[in-house]
Amino acid sequence: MPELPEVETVRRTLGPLITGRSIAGFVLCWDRTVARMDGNSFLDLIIDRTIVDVNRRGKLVILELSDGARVSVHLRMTGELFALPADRQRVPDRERYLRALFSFDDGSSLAFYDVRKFGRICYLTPGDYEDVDRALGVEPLSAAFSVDCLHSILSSRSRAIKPLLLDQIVIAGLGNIYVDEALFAAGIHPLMRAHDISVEQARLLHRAIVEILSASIDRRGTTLRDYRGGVGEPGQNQSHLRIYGIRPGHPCTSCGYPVARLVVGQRGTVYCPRCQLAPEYALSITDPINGSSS
DNA sequence: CACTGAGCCTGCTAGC
DNA sequence: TGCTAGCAGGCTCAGT
Repeated sequence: MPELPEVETVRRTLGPLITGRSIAGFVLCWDRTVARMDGNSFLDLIIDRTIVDVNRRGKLVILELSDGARVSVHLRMTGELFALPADRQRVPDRERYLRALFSFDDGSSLAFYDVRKFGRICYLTPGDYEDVDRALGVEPLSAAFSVDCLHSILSSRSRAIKPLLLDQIVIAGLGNIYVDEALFAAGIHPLMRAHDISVEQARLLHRAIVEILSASIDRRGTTLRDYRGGVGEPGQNQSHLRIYGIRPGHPCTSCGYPVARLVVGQRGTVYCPRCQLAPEYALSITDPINGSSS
């Protein structure tokens, strides 16, 4: 499922391919894919506008239009955005999942595929975008996301750490995979109360979040099943996951102890009962990139 | 504020 | 081998 590194990879891939293109057409294949309006109304608002930039906010891909409006695309679980050159108008094995298609003045196009139809495309006026931006928390790869910032977020809340990290209004862009990975790397139990996390643990967690997200972006994201990065190629981070995807009872990649599974905030959660115990028993952080202890 | 559960969806898979 | 029920999950909304 696309989280921050996957969406960032899509952004980086699409940017050079669609920036400067003028929108000449739009076809909506599944009505609910465009939020709040029908396909024709959406087309009227975007036709003849030029895409002047491709940005990201949390898990949203943001297409910046020449008139100051924006189009946001949320991939949710299975959404994919493919930039298609003029001579290649379809992705054959995905055609049945085509939900929307932007076509450009030079004959190229941008296809939105989505198996489960959870993904949403949204037209945003500048005022709408302010609302969207306000509903999203700090960007974890921005300068604003410091150890102090994270610690102050944690110290003021009593919720369990995992649902807190998944809450987009608190930190934008983390999803189930990277939260499990970051908590594992920091040696923090997913049910630990946020305000019980020490400054030192916050430091470990901060480092884990930043390094794990950055390393995954370097590998063009994690492809478990559906995700593809903007022109159809899979990511490479999946072989570097250290806890997510391990079956309960199978050995922890760090200590060999059988990993456990919980449901936290309605999401499957894998953790190591030995590495992610109470603070005084937690192992030191293992470097998520090099695998060496620090 | 925190939490729980339903609903949105379809492909995959475990179990029969 | 073939069928089916249940699972997977990001996000929103309603209710406690």
